[in-house]
Amino acid sequence: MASTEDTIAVRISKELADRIISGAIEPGSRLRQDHVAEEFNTSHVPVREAFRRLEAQGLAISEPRRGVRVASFDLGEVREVAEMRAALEVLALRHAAPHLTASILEKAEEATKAGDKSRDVRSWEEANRTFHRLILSPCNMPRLLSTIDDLHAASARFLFAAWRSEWETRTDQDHRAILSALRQGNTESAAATLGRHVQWIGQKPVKTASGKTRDAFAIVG
Amino acid sequence: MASTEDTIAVRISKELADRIISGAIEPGSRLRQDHVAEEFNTSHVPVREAFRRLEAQGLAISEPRRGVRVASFDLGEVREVAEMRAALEVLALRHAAPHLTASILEKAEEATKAGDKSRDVRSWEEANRTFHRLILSPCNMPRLLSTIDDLHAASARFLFAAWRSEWETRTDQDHRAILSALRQGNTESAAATLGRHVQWIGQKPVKTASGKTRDAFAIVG
DNA sequence: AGTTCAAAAATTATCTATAATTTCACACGA
DNA sequence: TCGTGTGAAATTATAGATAATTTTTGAACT
Repeated sequence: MASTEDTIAVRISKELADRIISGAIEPGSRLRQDHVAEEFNTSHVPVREAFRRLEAQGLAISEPRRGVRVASFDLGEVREVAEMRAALEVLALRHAAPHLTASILEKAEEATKAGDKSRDVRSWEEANRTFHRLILSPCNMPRLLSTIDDLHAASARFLFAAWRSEWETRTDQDHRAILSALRQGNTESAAATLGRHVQWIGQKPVKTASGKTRDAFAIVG
Repeated sequence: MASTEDTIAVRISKELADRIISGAIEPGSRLRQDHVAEEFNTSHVPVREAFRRLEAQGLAISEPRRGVRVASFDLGEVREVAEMRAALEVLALRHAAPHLTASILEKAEEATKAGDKSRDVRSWEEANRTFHRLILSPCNMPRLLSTIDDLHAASARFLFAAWRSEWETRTDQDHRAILSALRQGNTESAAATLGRHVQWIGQKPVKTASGKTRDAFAIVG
């Protein structure tokens, strides 16, 4: 693991990001710098820097003098992230397509299979993210890719909030259609499918803290 | 000015961002925390937080233990930003269009006129940014808008690097075409024009530090 | 019971000090 | 001349201490 090379602030921000995404920390809850510092056995200076990174990723909200809290989200933000992903992933795919090799498409197919076999959301999400990253990375546009990464983090958060425990296996036809179009060199068809794919918003009833049930929404692609 | 309400870190990051964008600090040059701290009469703790913000905006690059330097850029990044802006501004405009009022379009027209009258790049850039912000803000998608803001900052930087001094007045036909389409309720036509508009990359010979001339590129829209 | 206010506690933001690492200059040897 | 190593200086990263602000608590009052 490369975390030894990272600065403490980076290590903390990664760990906190993971907890926020997985839902281990509730949306809206406060992040107290001294508590975090104590947990990680550091002073609060690197903790504050970690907070700034989380803020930039949209995972936390900071108000001056009033601390940092985990960002909360609603259906509107799910839609927003879905549309941004559609726009940017389509752009990335158009640029990546000319550089895609048979070997990359092979790995992407394996990722799809791994997703189909996943018994829990977490491993499904990982396989899904791998698929998207594989076919988009060759675009060689670092700023675009890092923006997409942040959007994937947000997506994962929505997903885990809705499908924390129950998860039923389903085969991803979209991924297969995208791969097939790419193999045939039909970039536009692949891009169109991808654009639709990441805008598909799933819906699921979940129990709230107060015991009632409401609908949760998430991007399932 | 609301800067009194901001935290020191925010004040510093805004000021440094301004200098980086305007070209007052050279791309690639180091930002030394103690020097900045001394200049702003603070300790380096808020300075480090400011650095994290600049990093997130893509204006600075930080390497662990090796400090922070102003991000450098090349034609590839100009193109990347232009394409991202095209994708995201078109998305924003589609959502904003239904909420645009005659009053907003009127202000946007004034901004266009102000741009046409500008004698220097800086005021042209400000007018241009105002135009884009006016017609996009009503989309009510905060994450999207803040990503677009960061891209505009990058665009401005490219622009100032190329047109630092000489700037010739030119009337912006694209802006007028966009406004006219919006007034007629023809959102798709407006979006298409906007998408082309922000991808128009201008070219200009500039003198390098070594006295030679090379071509500089920038987004002019 | 509900409000209001003030003091106490907790928390954020910043400063000063220290440890760890990197950069730089300069000498030395191939 | 060029590379290479070594020590000093500069710089980054973190810790510990302090000031300023916000939140909480609880008592007095309506």
